[in-house]
Amino acid sequence: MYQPLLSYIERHSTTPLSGEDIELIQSKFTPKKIRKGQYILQDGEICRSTAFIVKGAMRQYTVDDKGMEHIIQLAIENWWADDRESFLTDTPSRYYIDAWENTDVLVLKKTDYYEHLIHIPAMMEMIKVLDERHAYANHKRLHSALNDTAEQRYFNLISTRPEFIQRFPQYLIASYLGVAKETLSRLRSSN
Amino acid sequence: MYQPLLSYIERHSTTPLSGEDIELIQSKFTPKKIRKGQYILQDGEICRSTAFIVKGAMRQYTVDDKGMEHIIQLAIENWWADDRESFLTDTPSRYYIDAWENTDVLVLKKTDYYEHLIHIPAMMEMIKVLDERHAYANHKRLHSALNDTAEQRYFNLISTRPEFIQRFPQYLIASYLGVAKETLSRLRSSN
DNA sequence: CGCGGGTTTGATGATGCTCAAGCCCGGTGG
DNA sequence: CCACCGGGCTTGAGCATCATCAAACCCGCG
Repeated sequence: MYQPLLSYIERHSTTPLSGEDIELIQSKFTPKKIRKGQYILQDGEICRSTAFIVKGAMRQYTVDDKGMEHIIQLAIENWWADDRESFLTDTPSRYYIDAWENTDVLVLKKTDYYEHLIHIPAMMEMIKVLDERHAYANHKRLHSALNDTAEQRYFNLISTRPEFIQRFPQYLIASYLGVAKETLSRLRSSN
Repeated sequence: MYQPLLSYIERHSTTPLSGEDIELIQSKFTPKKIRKGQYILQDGEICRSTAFIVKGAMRQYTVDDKGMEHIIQLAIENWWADDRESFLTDTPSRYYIDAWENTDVLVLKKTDYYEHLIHIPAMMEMIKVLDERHAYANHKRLHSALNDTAEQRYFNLISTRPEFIQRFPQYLIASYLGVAKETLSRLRSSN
């Protein structure tokens, strides 16, 4: 159960985990099963924990004033599910996060994070690396959203995240890309 | 000269700067004047330093295959100018960064950063806070780019970054928003 | 067999881009 | 002091892209 998380941490840091580190991690991350459709965060709530996905798939989205869902993020094995802004600033989230498949996660409460895990060097290093990557990955996605056509963005996604295409239905991919599902359908058939 | 930087650091961290910290910072950040139009980074170069803007305005952009410039970031006083991805990964940048006005910056070389400043707690804390903010600010901008109309994005910018509107000509703002300059012009006149 | 979620297809219209021309205004030189 | 120039902003017409609405289709499943 914990193996994916532990190796994930070590893969993203230079310092290895000590035996105590591992014990601490195992005591603070609690396993949880999320059934398909079940929420771990809803609009208006403050995000007080983060979840590492061991197996399964989740999605994060907003609902606009017209009741339309907009996918912000799709996440599968070895990803984190949370609303970073809400988590860090203790402000209510405007997002929903729910399970798209039955999902196994390891949940870490914010309080445990700050009181205990912050003392594990590999953990801190990993988080820093992730924040950095996250920042410039987003930057690229942003730049692509502003300047590329729907078609370019789709092919971009195919080459960078082929797993997503396998894993999620087309209309979620469309929403993730910010295009109408019909548009994505036409894109695909015309090429 | 150093005051804006020092108070910037303290504003973004909980630990104060010691006297030695301040001396170290002053010895590693070197002041530099950048004339309007002068580059601090060009496409193909590896970004080996970061610059804190004390006074002035800069812009970061790409040039696409058709020779069109796309503004990806505008920066004024109390901002950092660099290509984070290139800086962190030692890979060639695809961006240009140049001065839009005559600009005073404090330049920090990557090597100095890693060898010395990494030992200043307030500095590390500041960087972490910035990365976090940066990440979710980009996330918002991304979401807005995907789901909002050009008009909404423009009004968004007016309310979050009114300084930009004052400081940069309209056609740069348009590019930053990812719309044609004509479109932005029409938007403004129709409201 | 029929139902339902997901995808496709078609028609129509809005949004925003491109190209082209004109305008405004501050700066420069005659 | 005025004419001209140039950078930036505006205006217009036509067109491409993409959203929207509506209907049909596909296919696995009860």
